[in-house]
Amino acid sequence: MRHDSRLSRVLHALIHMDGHDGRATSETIGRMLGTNAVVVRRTMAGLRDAGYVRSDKGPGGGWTLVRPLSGITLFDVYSALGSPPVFALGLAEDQPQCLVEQAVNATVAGALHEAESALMTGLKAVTLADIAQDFGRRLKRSGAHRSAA
Amino acid sequence: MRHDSRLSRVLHALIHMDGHDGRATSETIGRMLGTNAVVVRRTMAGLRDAGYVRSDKGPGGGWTLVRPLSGITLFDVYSALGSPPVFALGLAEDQPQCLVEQAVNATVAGALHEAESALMTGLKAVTLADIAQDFGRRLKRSGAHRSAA
DNA sequence: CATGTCGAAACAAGTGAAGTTACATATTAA
DNA sequence: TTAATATGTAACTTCACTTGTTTCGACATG
Repeated sequence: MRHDSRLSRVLHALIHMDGHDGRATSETIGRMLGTNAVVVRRTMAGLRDAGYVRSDKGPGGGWTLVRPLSGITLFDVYSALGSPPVFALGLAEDQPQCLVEQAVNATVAGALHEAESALMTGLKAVTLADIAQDFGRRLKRSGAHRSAA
Repeated sequence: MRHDSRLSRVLHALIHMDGHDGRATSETIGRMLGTNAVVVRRTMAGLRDAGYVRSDKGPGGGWTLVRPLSGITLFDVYSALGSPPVFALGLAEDQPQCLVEQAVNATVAGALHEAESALMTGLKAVTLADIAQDFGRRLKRSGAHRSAA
């Protein structure tokens, strides 16, 4: 695999669910995301455990947003996914004996840690409502283009 | 594989090569890093092409530092490796039709891009000489501990 | 020409996300 | 109670990618 796309997939799903009044089944969400219902359940499990969505079994069941989009930040979603590894870059060894490698690790880990902090700060600054608003702008613009054509 | 450790490995190797007067064979470096000579050649190839090290064939050959450690930043090394992907996190699709996904992608990509910039800034601020100096401090401290014991 | 060294191709191994299948469990409604 | 609809979950496969390994060829040294 090239990378972990669960964060962007879940965001995509949650914002669709907000527009989608009522429940959305894993099957429905899977079609939205171009993926499988089982993958959806697997990915959404963390968000259910964290209390952002609810899942109901049986006919008429499916997934429901429990909080408003404005009450969920990207960081919340990232955390609910289990805070998966951010970097594809890493150290060769965690507890090396070699003092040179220790010095290298300290430096590289420091740089990565700062970048990770920057990312987390960025994720905390954005709510799903912000993205939904951006979607609204895009929709408007797309409609304008269409009528202009 | 969990992640790409080439950056830290190469840094480790280069600093060892600085202490190591004269040439170091791929075999020697491989033993230092706890890896294989072929892996070393593969990884060092980019640094040779970028002009940071030289490789010589035949008896007495091997790898030589061409520039002083103070003239090489971590960013230089990262670039010489071909600027490998920084993040394990990514988008589901690059050119989505769905406007919701477009909005999600713009936001996530923006956050990642800012974090990447922060990382690159950090990598540019540190030279290999800085790491070597840190190694010197660690060596001194380790010697002090040993005589105190 | 024998030895040592890099260069490079080819292939296997290990890892982790994603896709898929199969079945258990729970809920709704007739 | 039964049939239909959903989720929950385990197991297996697939895919991409770094790393490890083997095996050559090219070339320099003495």
